[in-house]
Amino acid sequence: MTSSVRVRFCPSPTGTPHVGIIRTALFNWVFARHHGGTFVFRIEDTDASRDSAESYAALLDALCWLGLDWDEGPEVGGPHGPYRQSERGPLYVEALRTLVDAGEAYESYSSAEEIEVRHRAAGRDPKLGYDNADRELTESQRADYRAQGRAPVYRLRMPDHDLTFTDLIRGEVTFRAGTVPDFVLARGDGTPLYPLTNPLDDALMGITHVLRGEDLLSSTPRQIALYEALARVGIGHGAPVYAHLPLVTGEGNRKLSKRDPQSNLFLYRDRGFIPEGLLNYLALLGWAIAEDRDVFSLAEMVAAFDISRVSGNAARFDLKKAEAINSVHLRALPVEDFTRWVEPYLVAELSSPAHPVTSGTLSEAQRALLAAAAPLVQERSVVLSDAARMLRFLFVPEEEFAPEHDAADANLGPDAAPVLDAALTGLDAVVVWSAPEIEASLKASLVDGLGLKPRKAFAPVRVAVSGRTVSPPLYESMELLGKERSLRRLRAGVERAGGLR
RNA sequence: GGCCCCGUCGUCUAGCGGCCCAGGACGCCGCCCUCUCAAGGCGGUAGCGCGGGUUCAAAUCCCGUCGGGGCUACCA
Repeated sequence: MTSSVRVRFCPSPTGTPHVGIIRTALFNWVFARHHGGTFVFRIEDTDASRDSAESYAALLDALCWLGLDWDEGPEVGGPHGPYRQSERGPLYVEALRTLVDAGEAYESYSSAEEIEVRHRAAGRDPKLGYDNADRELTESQRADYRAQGRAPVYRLRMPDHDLTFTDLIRGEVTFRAGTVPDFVLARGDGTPLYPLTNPLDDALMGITHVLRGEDLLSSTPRQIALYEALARVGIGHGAPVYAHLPLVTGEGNRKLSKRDPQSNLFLYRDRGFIPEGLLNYLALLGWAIAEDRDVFSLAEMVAAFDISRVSGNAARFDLKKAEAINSVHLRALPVEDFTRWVEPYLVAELSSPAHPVTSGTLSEAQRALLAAAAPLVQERSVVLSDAARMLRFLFVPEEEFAPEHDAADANLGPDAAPVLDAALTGLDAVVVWSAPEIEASLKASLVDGLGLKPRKAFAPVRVAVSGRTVSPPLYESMELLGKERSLRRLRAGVERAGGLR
């Protein structure tokens, strides 16, 4: 069943997708899905100097990766297209013409300097903004300006009454008459600006609810005035319902900006967050599913979402908590899914140093090994790159294998030589190379034989075999590595430790 | 400066007049488990900015104050 709810996500394609803007996309998408409405995706690329094709592609990539599918928009089309503002120019020109003809908008010739001078002369705060001085310019005055070679801008005539709206999150908000000056809709050459195109497209596209960041709260009275003016000239039906989402902040409680490295969405994908994990965390920035619960699926969020229960408080992006939420989702994955998610990270892990992996995929044998090893690292991973790092020793070509420096320095010193040697002797005799047999052998030779504490006994073996102090369980790791490679690495460890004989 | 929003543990939040000497989660600190790391179990740490009201009763309502934030372009 489809409701009349229509929401939109309308980023401008500048820079890299940002977690704050993605949180906004998520809430719009969830709101639409919860109400059986329509999620419209629109690209606001009216600033040719800042917009880029790469950024546009990144936006599509981001939404696809996250699974936030859109019902109307670029690539999929829809009845209100085109969905890129750069292709909607004629619509803006026509609407502007209509507004001017109706007296809703007017030509303004005042420069910023002239406005400031007038404020000072009148003893007013010079930072007050435009003073609406050109509202009643006569035709001859306008002709004079043009004769001087000056180009006007087009401003909307703001109403002289208070502007009040009921925000779904913040309740009633009122901006007093006279506090919002007439604003610029378009340049003199007709170039439409955001203050015109955004509300106009919302009106044209039948948007019913605008869910956006709190940073846009103060532009709401201007937009409501424009909606009303548009409705008077026969475009749309007035203002939509608004909900201003709390800002996502970073260190110092400042709005997270695109310049902020931790705001980059792809940083989280690269580290190995999975969509449901990241989305779950992003949802927590302002919304709670229940009093004592903060892990949930997207489907559960869709079912439970209630915009009126979103908090108005700015929310700090906390990487630690984001990772914690992601790790729960990672562990909850069916192991086959986990395996599929890890593969590209493993490929990247293997190709990073000297030898790039040309194929970009694993061989069938490697896939089988990964399937066997994945369960060992699934619950040990916070992000997928953790898993890849732990798995590396199983896949790296033998001639490239080398223990990590710090791990080797700390665990493969002279003290380790007798331990590794004893392990080697015992393991060499193991016939059935399985985890239980390996365990029995190691315990017999190191714990019983050398009288070492397990914790101390296995450390050098672990580093020699896996190359790291942190690894999947030792016995299982060695079983998967195989007897030959395990023994070979242990021998290399003995040498590194200074040899015995 | 002006306009507007916000104010519960370090962080994200639950709380929408009595169920709260405030609950959950992350973090942090102990202990248990343990071949490392995780996971898991148990326990602990820490908060209603302040001042007035209203009320039998306020974290919850009102006012003020202080504090934080956003906006204030011919960018979006």
